[in-house]
Amino acid sequence: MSTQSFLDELTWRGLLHQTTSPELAAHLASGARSGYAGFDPTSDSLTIGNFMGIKLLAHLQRAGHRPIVVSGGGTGLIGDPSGKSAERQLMTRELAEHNARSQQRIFGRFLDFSGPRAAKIVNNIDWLEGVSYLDMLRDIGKHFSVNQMIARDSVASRLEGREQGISYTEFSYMILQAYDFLHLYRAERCTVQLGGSDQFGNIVSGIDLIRRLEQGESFGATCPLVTTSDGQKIGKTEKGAIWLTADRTSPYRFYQYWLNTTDADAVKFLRWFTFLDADTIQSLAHSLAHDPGKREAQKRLAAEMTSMTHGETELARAIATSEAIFSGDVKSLDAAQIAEIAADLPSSEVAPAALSAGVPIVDFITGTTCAASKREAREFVQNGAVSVNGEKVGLDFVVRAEHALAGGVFLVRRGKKAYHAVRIAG
RNA sequence: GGGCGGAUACUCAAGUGGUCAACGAGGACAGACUGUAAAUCUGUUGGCUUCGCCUUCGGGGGUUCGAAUCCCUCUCCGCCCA
Repeated sequence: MSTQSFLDELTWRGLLHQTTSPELAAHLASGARSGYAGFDPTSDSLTIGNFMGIKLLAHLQRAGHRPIVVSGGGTGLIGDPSGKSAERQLMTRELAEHNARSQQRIFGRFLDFSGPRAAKIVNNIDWLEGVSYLDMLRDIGKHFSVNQMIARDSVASRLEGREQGISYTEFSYMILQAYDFLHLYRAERCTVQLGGSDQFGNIVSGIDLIRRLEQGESFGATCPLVTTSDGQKIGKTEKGAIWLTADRTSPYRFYQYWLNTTDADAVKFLRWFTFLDADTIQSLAHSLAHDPGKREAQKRLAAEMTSMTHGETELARAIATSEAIFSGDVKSLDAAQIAEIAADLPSSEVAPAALSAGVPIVDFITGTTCAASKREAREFVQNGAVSVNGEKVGLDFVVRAEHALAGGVFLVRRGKKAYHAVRIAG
């Protein structure tokens, strides 16, 4: 059990935005509680944007409480209007179901599902689908004031613009989420809900409902919306979001993402995303300030995040690949090492026949992740941005079979960080 | 239903008959400098068989030697009147 309380922990990490009541601290200190956070099944995986919800639960568990993951298999069918500027496309039941189930595989890596504080996963479709419309209107709807509902930011913003109204369906979302809290309060003695700051309103609705129907006390805490130093959402890249599963984002790319954190964000990210203690982070901050070139903070951040998400083995591979590639000395690697590296990189194939005739460098890289078009390929080569197997190449370079590394692989690099593996087909 | 204004490349935004693949800004990408950082400077930013050619300026049609620019029409958006 942690020596530090849940709220203290969040506070020093900069992850506490607001709580619904000052009595939450006393509530948590007076016994083991259950708390939950919800996850929308908008996709079959989760991104590091969703990571904060998981982390809140993990901190709760480490502080001696029981975390409950709520898959929004039911609410996902309706769509949360919070933070959305336009009506959402409804998703099918099958998709919501599939996504919810697929997301659930992720939590095992971050939460402890054994012991007295074992985490639990539930899906709100299980209790929402059985509730009749009439019951919902009579028992739950009666406690909601439309006057208050339309004052809600998420709704008000949609009522202002004529172009982007809000359907009755999405308008009702907050009732369902409040009902979730009520259900969990009754079924699991769950008294705490966690979420992002945009969820504050929904959380308060649930608390009000529990007070009215159960005369019970419940609480909520939210974390701030975390952004990079230049105000960007974390985890968004040109190539898409950074996912928490290897099928969407390779451990190598995941590692690289964190390693490339700018100095200005490194310490902040360590506090926000890792579970490292204050002293450790302090010493990394010191290192960053006095010897930034060593990038200890970024390396530790990348290592912590990768091992937590993908495990030690994958972390070791990601580091090995990164070092092999960025040292530039790829020619000394053996076939097995190259094969491993190639597996971590975006790749394509080249026909042996074309190769024996010789492939001009421009054609060779066009269509790979290194160059979208010939024009671009030419430009990159002309700029001296392209290297094959660690050697810069010019426009007149022609790729032949004998240039291949052990195992029949070419490692193409564009600029500093874009790598692509080309395998000889067959 | 009536009147007016608008729709331009990733985004914002010029351009109102030829010199427009289309000013400018932002973003993005590359080079130099670095630490696989930031800032800065330089370059690129529709495609190609690249000193030339092809396809773009909401959709379609027309006028013209020639249109993003003029006309007709359709779609969508904003404002005003009913």
